[in-house]
Amino acid sequence: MIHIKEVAKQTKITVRTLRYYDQIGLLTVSSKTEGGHRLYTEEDLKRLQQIQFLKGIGCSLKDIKVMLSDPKWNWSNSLKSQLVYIMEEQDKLKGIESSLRELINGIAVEGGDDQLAIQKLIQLSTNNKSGLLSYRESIFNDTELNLLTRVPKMRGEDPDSLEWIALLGQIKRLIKNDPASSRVQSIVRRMLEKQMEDFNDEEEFINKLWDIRKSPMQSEKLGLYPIEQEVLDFMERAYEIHISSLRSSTTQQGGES
Amino acid sequence: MIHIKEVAKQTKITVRTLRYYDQIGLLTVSSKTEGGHRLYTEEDLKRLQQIQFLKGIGCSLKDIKVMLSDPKWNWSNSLKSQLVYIMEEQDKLKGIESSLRELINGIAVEGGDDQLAIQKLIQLSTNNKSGLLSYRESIFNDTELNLLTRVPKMRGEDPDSLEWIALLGQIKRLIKNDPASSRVQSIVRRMLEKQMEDFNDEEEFINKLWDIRKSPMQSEKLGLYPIEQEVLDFMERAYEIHISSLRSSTTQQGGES
DNA sequence: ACTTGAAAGTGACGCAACGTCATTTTGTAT
DNA sequence: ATACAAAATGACGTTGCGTCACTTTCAAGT
Repeated sequence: MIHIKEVAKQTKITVRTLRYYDQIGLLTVSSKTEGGHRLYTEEDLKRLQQIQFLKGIGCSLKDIKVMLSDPKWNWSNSLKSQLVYIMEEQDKLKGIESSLRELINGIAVEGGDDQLAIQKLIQLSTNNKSGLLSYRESIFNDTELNLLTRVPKMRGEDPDSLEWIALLGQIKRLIKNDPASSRVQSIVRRMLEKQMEDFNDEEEFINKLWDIRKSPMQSEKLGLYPIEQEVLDFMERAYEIHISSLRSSTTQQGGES
Repeated sequence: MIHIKEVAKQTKITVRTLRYYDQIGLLTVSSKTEGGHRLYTEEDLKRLQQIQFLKGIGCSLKDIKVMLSDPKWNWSNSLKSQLVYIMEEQDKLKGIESSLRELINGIAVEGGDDQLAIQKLIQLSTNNKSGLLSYRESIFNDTELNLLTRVPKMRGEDPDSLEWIALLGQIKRLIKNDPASSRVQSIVRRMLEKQMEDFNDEEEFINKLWDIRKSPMQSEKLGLYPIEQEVLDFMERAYEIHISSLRSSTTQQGGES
């Protein structure tokens, strides 16, 4: 049970803000003195921390209120859309930044004739506007469509998708190396392991998918994350090396794992 | 001399906004009909374009008013300070972005237990503000501090961090299984492989880090993502099983990788 | 018990840049 | 002259508080 000023001191939130949160029902203070002075409990402080955190990642007070009041809130989704929003804002700012640099440089180039530089830039920016189009189609049977849902997605949040993305990222970084190197080979092995875990005996489907992958155009139509031809070729070479090394060790020892 | 609706059509500025600009004196319309309807000239349209452009690079209407009213305005200086402001905004957004990624990845690792992930992150972020750096420096020497930057981060978006997150998430999902099972063991092996790749021969550092990890309190002080004792114990058991199986196969064949 | 000064309370206005009614006038075609 | 579109004006809502202005309550000293 602490007074509002203490809370303000501890949380670095102003008294006005605390009263405002109370007013809009974001943090309804749990008890008051008979005179009406607000008294905050430890619970209230925890909620305040959550509010501060969520505000810090750019959530509006209204959203925070909804989030905290619903115990079954889908955090993952809202955080992702929040991330998308933040990324868009960054893109906007990047655009503004380049406009500004252009303008500043322009003024320098024009030797101080600010008006001229500005006129030029305004002309440029007003002409720049043009549009983009997109479209797609699909071709698969029902069984395969079902299997397709288990294919890792670039937008996935599950550990499996994440690991695929991570492995792919590493492959791309190692593309200048020898596909037979131990680092590359260990990644390929891990990929095959995961493939076995996720798709077990669906070899036919796997092969079909790989064929599609190898055609960038088809991959794009299917909404698969585009992988450069170079990377695909590299992966296939590494894969073949892995297979042949497996075969040679198998013929020598007849082992299995 | 065109009517307000025509102007709105041509400039894509709403009628309301045009009237508002007139009201605040940003664009005082040059002539009106006797009935009071606004009539815009070519001059007015040019000024409108300038206003739109300056608004586009993030200037406030108040600032624009000042800029356009002063024919000797120092554009270069104000644009530079505007650029500084824009860069600061971008930094803010980058900070928010990494917090969001941390939270999203955290939720993925916790396997959907949103509350737990959020609690952990809030704890981290509120503790972070204090003497994190000094604590780090008190524990590690310069070489180790350098190595520390290569430790995967929960907020990372690089493939390495993502794979660690993915592996950790999988471990958590498999915690009810036998630590000797092939799925668990293959993850442990992959973790060790990555450890070798990222830290090569820094065994001492690795051991030090693992000791810290095993102490939740120390981990928290260092800003490491909190992992439950249960999970840590499970990983250690799996790790020991892996080591002993390695030893037994080594003594039989005398191999190395 | 009484006084007093600090702290807490409750409105209410202001900010930026308009959107969105609601109501009244003006312009123009028939 | 009438009707209807378009324009004008006014006022409130939005976000997250800061900043008065004025009143009431708390806790301590006498």
